[in-house]
Amino acid sequence: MVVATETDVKQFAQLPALCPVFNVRAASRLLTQLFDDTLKPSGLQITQLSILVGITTSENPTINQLAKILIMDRTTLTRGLKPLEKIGLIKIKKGNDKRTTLLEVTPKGLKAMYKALPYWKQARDRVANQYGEKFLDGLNKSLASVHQEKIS
Amino acid sequence: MVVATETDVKQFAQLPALCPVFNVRAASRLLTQLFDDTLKPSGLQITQLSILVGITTSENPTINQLAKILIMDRTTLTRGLKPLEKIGLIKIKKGNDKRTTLLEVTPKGLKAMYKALPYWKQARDRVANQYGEKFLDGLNKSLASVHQEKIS
DNA sequence: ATGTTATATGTGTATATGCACGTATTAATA
DNA sequence: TATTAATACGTGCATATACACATATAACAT
Repeated sequence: MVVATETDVKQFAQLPALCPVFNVRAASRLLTQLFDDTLKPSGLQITQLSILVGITTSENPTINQLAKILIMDRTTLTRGLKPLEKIGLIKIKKGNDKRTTLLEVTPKGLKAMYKALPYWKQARDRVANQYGEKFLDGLNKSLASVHQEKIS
Repeated sequence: MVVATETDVKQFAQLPALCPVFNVRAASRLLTQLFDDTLKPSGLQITQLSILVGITTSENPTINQLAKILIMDRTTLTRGLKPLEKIGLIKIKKGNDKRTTLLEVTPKGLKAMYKALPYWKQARDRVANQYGEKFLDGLNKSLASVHQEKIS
């Protein structure tokens, strides 16, 4: 029946508390849910807003460039673009270098971004009120440093 | 062509740095890749190891109980259990209360956990060396507090 | 005992994630 | 110029994520 001994349990019991992945994934899920919930009236999810912001601030990037900016896998991004194109928030077209794909936010997309902005602020405030501005600031900087330093 | 004005860009350019979700998701992706890569020789992914540890330390929990322990959605967990059952690392069976489903790590599963443990430590050390023990400790505590406090 | 409510779970759907593999186009080189 | 290497990208596959909806079982109230 039960295979794990007391020793086994002790051996493993501390893992979650010490595991950065466990913690970061859990936090990721919770914060994503909070933001998506708050953003709901805007019709955008936080990941979609991120993509739109990424395209806007980098001025018609290629998929590879945007993936680098958003610190995400190229193939994950490719698939995330589809729904945005489908509802007309972005345009996807071939570049002069025919290997490349250029991305562009449509006027409708820009409108959606502006509509989402206050909800984004609201979600952020909700987190700040819950944990304090200082905490939020520290967390942001800690996390940012994770992907700023190159992991060897 | 281009729809976003200078003003638009400025308006949105700071979002990523201020967005806890953007940062936490990026960090989640990077750390998950690092751990999965390091864990590869063990045949387990970090999410699978988490599930096995969760079951072991909570002694034959139901799906709902385990979902709470792992701070994840019940339905996500349900699907994550399938592969583990398939390769014989866990057993899934009905409880006395026939609404419930009880989970149990098999001897093979326990063996897999022990095999994975040194790789997990290695991955954790890799992160600690990169960012420092203090940083890791702070991050862990910060993130843990996110899911310890109930978000209202 | 029966109708109602609460609890535990599964499934459809849509998106997220990334590795492995394959293709097309461009650049570099012999 | 023919060949090779490098670059940019798409797709198959497996797993991750969670909301909405549906079902089964237990607990409770009348």
